[in-house]
Amino acid sequence: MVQPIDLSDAASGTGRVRQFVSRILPGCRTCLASELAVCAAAKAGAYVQQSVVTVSARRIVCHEQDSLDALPIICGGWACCAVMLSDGSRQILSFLLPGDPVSTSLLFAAKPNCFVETVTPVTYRLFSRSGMRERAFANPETLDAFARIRLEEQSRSDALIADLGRRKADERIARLILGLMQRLQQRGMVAGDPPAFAFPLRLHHIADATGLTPVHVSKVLSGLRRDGLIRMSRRSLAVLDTAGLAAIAHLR
Amino acid sequence: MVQPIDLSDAASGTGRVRQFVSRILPGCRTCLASELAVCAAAKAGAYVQQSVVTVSARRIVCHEQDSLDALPIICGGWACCAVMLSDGSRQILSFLLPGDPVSTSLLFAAKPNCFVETVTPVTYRLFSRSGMRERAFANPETLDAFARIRLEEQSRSDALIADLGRRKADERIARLILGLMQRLQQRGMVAGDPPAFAFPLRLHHIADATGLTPVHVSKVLSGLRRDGLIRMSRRSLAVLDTAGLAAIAHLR
DNA sequence: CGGTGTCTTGAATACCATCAAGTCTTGTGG
DNA sequence: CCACAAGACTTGATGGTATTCAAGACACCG
Repeated sequence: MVQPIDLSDAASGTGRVRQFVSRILPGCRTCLASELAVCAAAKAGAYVQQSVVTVSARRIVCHEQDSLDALPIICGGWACCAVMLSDGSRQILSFLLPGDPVSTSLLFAAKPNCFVETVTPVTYRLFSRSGMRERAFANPETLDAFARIRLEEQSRSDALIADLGRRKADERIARLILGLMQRLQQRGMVAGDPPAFAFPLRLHHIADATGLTPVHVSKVLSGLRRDGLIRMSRRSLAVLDTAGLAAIAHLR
Repeated sequence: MVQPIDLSDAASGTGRVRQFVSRILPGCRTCLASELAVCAAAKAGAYVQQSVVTVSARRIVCHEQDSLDALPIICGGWACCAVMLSDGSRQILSFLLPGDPVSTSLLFAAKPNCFVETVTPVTYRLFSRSGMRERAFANPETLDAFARIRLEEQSRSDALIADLGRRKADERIARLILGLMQRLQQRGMVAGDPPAFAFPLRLHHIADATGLTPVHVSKVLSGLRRDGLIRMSRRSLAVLDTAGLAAIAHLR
């Protein structure tokens, strides 16, 4: 496996920093910063944004034990949040799509408690935690928005626990695909009939997210293709039979 | 398996309700309500407490889709928070010990998002969510306490995801035992050398928490006993070799 | 003292990991 | 643009871990 390159050292400088990029992107639809009008890409607002950063694929954005006073929110590209085990194996806790905050822990604390690695090239904005915090006290709606984000995150964690504890490989993979498709649909990033979308995940990403090995993921995906449920080509995925995939995902 | 009895229907009335029980218990040591002085068991405070409830073992305290105005906090006894799958299998998300809030989701929202079932007879207190919420706005320290609880919960969820996704049966079980022992130690509920504590869990609880079957849990526990790492008798557990158990839990 | 629920143990089986070899894709430098 | 190398993917063979099934021992309770 390729070792990811660590960008979190201040000196590395391979992350390009640009100020005041302000195009509206698909991720803005579901973005907390957009909802709270604290982003420079939004029309108005007392910006608590600090900067915009772009990094390439397979780079580490932050470590578990880093101390950050800013909350990064993904504007474009895919990333993942993971923990490493002592034997070197990895468990992906969640995939981060455009509009997602990198670890909502960072709304309240300095430590992300997981490390974040890009899957594709990623652009993200940094928002000052103290600025966000002041807004939360000034405005109960902001605090409610934080609570909502927090509940969604917990809810996804709980679902993942149930998947890993009690479901078989094909169910886990079908649920992962459907979950990602749903989140991409909310962002308007799914098009066509049958629905298709960019799918940059490698087998090892799917494996580390579902608690399987890349080899076994390959076999399961081959089965789904053979049964005409999905089609994968050139880093994009089409769900040919949504109901069939949902049947594998849900029922037992 | 025994079907648990559902107490969440308002009419059932098998839960005994007593007002103003105010003895200091082991769970008070780590209890949020005690820290915030909102509990009648604490010396002073503007109580936001509503009532005290006692229920027997294997009873459902609340459902996933219940709408609750109050946050229950366990005063005595063990409970667990779980989700059910469509095939009837169950995944336990966490064990609740004295001092633990039943689903911290209820600090901000009305839905617990998991169902809560008692393991032993349990006494809990109900605290009004609106009262807690007012305190959080009045007092930044209260909000920080909420954030801390929330981070701990997320941290435990993440650890469980890593356990279920990437660890083997003996590791999961050793980690469960050590995790429970640590939490009980914080509450002063572990005594003796070698350390021993009340351990009311049945095999099916351990199985549903670790994503295994009761049969296999039995085999793993037999191994731990045979190797002199633990001793179990009459619903109590002694850890005879903490270092050895930690070695199984951590390393690979 | 049956009855129910719990625990233990063994045998057979299912699922997934590991290992290995080969093919395909992607990126890079000449 | 091509050649090469490294990474990614596929497929089959084999083995280990956990499940399922089953039978019997044990504890607890009315």
